[in-house]
Order: sequence, then structure tokens, then C-alpha cells
Amino acid sequence: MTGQEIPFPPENSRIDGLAATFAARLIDWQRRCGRHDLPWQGSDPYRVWLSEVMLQQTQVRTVLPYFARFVARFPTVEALAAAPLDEVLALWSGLGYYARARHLHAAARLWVARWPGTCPQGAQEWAQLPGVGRSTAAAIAAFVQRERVPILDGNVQRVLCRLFAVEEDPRAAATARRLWDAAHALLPRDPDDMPAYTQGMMDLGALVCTRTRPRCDLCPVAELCAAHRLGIAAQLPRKRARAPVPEQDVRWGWYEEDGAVWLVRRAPQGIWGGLWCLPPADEAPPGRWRAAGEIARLTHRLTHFTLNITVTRYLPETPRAAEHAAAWGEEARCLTPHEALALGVPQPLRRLLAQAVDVPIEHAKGNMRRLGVAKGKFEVSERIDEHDEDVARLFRGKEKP
DNA sequence: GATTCGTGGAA
DNA sequence: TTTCCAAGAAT
Repeated sequence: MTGQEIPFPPENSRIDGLAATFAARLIDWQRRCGRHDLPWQGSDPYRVWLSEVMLQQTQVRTVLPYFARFVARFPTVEALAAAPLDEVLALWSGLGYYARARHLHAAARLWVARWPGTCPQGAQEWAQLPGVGRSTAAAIAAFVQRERVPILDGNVQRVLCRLFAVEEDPRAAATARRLWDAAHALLPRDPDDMPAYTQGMMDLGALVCTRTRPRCDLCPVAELCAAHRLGIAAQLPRKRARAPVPEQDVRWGWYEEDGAVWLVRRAPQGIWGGLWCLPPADEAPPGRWRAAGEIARLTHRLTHFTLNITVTRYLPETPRAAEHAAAWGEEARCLTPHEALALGVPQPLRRLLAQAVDVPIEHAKGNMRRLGVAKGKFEVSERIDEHDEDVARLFRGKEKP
């Protein structure tokens, strides 16, 4: 078997023996060199599901503190289902892709309603939860139910592109279909091997078959790898040409009254859907306001575009916050910056609020330029306990049965 | 099939 | 600094 490669796409007549070798070597390597101490590894379907959603397009290191806070507040799917969406968004604040949090909350309620006291049985049923697609459903089912279904995340795509020396863009639909077929053909025969095998595919991509500088000298399946034999492992998968990122200018209003600032809930669709944010500078709360200068200019880089945010401070001509609150309804709140930090807010606003109250927050790292002040780089430490107390106080008594 | 959706790590 | 992209899914 040594030195042979697995044909791509795999042919049934030749695949069995080679696939068995691939799976056996990967499983053995995972048990010796893979990751075994991640906090979601185990038999709890809730923790596996939660982690898989958090890990979508997000690195393990980033997820770890969010996962810890989340399971501390919501130890079970029943606790998550009973919570208000606002508290879920608050705990998700800073993690990004907030549709995941909205889907997670809806999925928890569907879960307890349709599978009370248990959980979805198999990938087919896991995929019925909102926010759980084919790859996530397969990962959960492989770990929890030992089902023989393949995953195809970014790591596995890269591993397979190298294993078969695939030159095409793995994101193209036609190529992706062949990669799914290949991933299925490589699965181990014994269902009991599925957890170690699936974790092994993830670990291999994350620890050995990395995007840059792959460690082929440590790879348990290097002898089966076409790209390694051709000496092009580091060049695969081919990167696609990317269009230049456009810029967009946004103006936010810092409407301040008696040390509190107005926030409005963003629409559920679109960027930062459902989160609390400063209102646009030209949409003042009820009452008469006067501009009091620019507070900050923020540059926020996203994958597909760059946001240039200008924040202007406004002060009331006449103090009457209570009337404003009644006039602007439930989707607007006037809170101190400290209180606002306990809500689900976009990361650039989180940085601005943290600076306003000089309260460190977790994962608020980056650059911010204050007018009249030299450009400063700040990195703040973790104050999880205090933040959690704020969250608990803000949402106390608001849970639904 | 192509877009949209966040943030931060790494080179 | 810039660029790529990570345990992808929904539209």
C-alpha cells in the first residue's frame, strides 16, 4: 500500500484498501497526537452542537472564552430555550456572524419542543435545526451518534485538495461535489471509529496540513498524498482572485443625556442584525438636540468591505429623557455606557463604550483614533465576572417560560 | 451559482 | 502593512 495514491475521484474498485489505510493511519495519529482536552469534547450533545455552531468560520482560540461563558450561563438546551434572545445576543457580542446566535436560539426552542428530553437522532435530524448545515450536522452526528457521515469544512477541503492534488477551486460547486464524494469514500468502516476519525480530520488540517508551511514531515498520510509526491502541497488549494474591498462611510449619533446614551435595535436582517447600536446621526431621538463635536472616527474592517464610522456627539436642548423613552418605544433605550456594555452590541461600538467608561472588556483589541489624541493601540484585559454580573442584572426577571 | 454575514489570528 | 481565511449557513 505504501507509495500508492488514492484515485480522484475515488473508484470503488480501488478505494477500499487505500481508504482503510488512510483511515487507520489518521485514527492512530489522532489518538497519539490529536487534541483531546477541548471543553466540548465528550458525549453531551448540547455542548457538541453549541461548539460546532460557534466554530463556524471561527478559530478554536477565539471560541474558547465565549464557550465557557455560554455554558456557564446556559448549561442545558432547556436553559437556552427559556432565555430571551437579547441575552443570547449579549453573550454572543464580539463573536461575529450574529445570525448564528439568532438561529441558535430558535434551534434550542425547536429542539426542546420536538425532541423533549433527548436530541435530534442522526445528521438528517440535526440538519433540521436552523443554523446547522450539512457539514455541521455531520460533525455532530459523527461525535454524538457515531454516524458514518463525512464533514467538509475548510480544513478538510484543504486536506483533500492536497491528498488528491486538486487544482480546481474547492469552493466551485462542481469541485465541492467531488470533494464530498471523496470525503464519504474515505470514511472508516467501523462506526465506533467515527469520533476519532472526524476529530483527526479536523486536527490534521489545524495542526499539520496547515494553510502555510504544511508539516508534511509529521503527516501520518504523507505517503498517500499526491500533492506531497508532486512537491506542491504548500501551493494547494489554489487561491482565487479576490475583488478589492469597497469602503463605506457611516455616521453614528452619540445622543447623550445625563450621562446616558441612546441605543436603538438594528433590524434583524443585515449586518449586526438584532444588536443594539448608536442611531444614525441624522435620526435623532424625539426632542431638540445640538451637535457637540465629533467624538471618534472608527475604521472597522470586515471580510467584504471596510466601514468608516464617524461618531458625532449631541446634547439635548431641553432635558426630558423620560418623555423620549416613551416616545421612541421598546426598540430604543437610554443607558449609561456601562449598562450598554451588557447588551449585544457590535464590536466597534463595544470598543467605543469601553473607552468611554474606562472599563476593560474581553476581546476588545484593536485600533481606535480619537480626535485630538494621538492614534492609540489598546488591548484590555478580561473582566468576565463583572461583565456577567451586568448581564445578569440587566436581564433579571425577563425570562420566558 | 453568487452574495452576505464579523472578528481576529497569522504570515 | 496587507492579505488570507478559519470546525459554513442562509438567502
